[in-house]
Amino acid sequence: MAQNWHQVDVDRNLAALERAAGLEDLQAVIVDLCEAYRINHMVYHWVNSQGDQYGCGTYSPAWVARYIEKEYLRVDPVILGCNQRFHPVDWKRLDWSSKAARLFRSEAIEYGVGNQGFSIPMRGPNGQYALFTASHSCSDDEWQVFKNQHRRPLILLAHFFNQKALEFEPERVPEASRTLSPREVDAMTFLAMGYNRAKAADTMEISEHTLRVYIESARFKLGAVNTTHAVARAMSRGLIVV
Amino acid sequence: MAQNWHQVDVDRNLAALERAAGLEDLQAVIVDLCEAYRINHMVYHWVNSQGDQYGCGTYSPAWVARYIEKEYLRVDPVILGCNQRFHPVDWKRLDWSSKAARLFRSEAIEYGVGNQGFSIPMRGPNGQYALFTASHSCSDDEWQVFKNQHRRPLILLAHFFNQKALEFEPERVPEASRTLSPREVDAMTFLAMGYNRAKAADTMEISEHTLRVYIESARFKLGAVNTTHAVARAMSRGLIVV
DNA sequence: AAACAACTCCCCAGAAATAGCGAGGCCGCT
DNA sequence: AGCGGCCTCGCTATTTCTGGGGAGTTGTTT
Repeated sequence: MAQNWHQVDVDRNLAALERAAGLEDLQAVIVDLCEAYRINHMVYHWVNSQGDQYGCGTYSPAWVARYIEKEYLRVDPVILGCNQRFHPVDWKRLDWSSKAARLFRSEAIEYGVGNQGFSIPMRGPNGQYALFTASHSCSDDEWQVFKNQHRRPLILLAHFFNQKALEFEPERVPEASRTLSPREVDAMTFLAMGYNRAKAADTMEISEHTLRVYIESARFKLGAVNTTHAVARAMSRGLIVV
Repeated sequence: MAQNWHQVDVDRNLAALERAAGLEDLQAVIVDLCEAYRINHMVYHWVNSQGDQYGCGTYSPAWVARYIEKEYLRVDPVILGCNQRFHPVDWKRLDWSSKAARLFRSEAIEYGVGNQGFSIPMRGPNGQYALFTASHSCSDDEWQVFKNQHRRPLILLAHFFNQKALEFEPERVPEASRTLSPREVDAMTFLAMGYNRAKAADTMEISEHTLRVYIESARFKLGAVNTTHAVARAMSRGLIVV
């Protein structure tokens, strides 16, 4: 069977990660981690649905630039595959059947990305989505041993990388808003579920007029200009669970 | 300082968890975990976007029944607080200021829930959301020691519980609606920002008629009955970020 | 006791969203 | 070369929502 991989002091890595105070620190940590784990690449990659992305890692700047320029975000089977999964995934198990995907892969390898890869999706509030990836060039057997040995600490690393990334995001400051009253919460919830006012009022066993008062007052408290806006704000502030 | 908590064989727990083949196994694992960690309660709690919920854990059936019957999902500060967070959270740091929340808390304690708690939010594809919680009755100092000692393995446990739950209940994950097209994402985003159709169309530099087509097609893809519903679903599935 | 927040009900006119029909051009994939 | 997805534009009628008013009860907090 294949080699045994280097033993890694997981606690030390995690402690360094938790001390990090900015993206540069994360970059330093990730370089250290690569050396500690004796693999070619590690990458933390934040993706949002608007197509913005950033992160840190050891891929060559040329590859990163090309990835962004070519909008490989929309092609990369790692991104697309992890989008519908929770569990970490080996690159081999993704769907490489399309022509675009195979082209992407061979190009990635040209730019120094490993032939093996293991990616862990992480998701935060409001649809935040990020990947933590370990990549290396080696045989399938060797890679299998690596995964077995390090899968769990890698999950923890992914978790803490994402935690740090969220901390560093300025716009994620929890904006304090007056809490909604219970009936207002109900009203927002039913509207978010697609009920129209008649049905929501019926469900809440109040008149539609009364319901409107709740919607209006919730809208006012949330600083929203219309019902849809109010529901969106209530959701993104975590005031309702839908 | 407080006692030192029992040493736990993390790898053995995780291995048992990974062998689990059904919800009953998860229940058995969680009972074992409680004993191993010497705490009163552990709970895995899946919260569905429709307000359905299920899970496993050691809370008394009476409390679980009451929780569901009273729809405490919409009151529970743990659920609401974790909704906006990524990192694990101590119950003390949540918002207990509302009257409903304080009532909920005292009732929970009556039903045997611990005065201390530590909850780890987990998120899967399409807005799946679950909590893994450890709860105990003890002093703040003791709980602090427990958290410091076991935080990381608890995160791993949360991860694997959620992984298993997703394996067992694939039909509960909201179906992967075909992803919205870029223009549909734009439309949903502007509506979530409170723009009316005229302003959204203006911002997107298209006619209002065209905008309506996007709204309609997004609504169809999302299985939503109206615009507000569509925006809410797009948000809870992480298709738009506002 | 007074103030305040929450809950309930009511009217009306104008603005906005929805449901139902169209149309054509562009692009990528098979 | 055809299929499907996406982007763009149009019409009409009906339903629903919004933004102004107002008023009374309960309960908690100061």
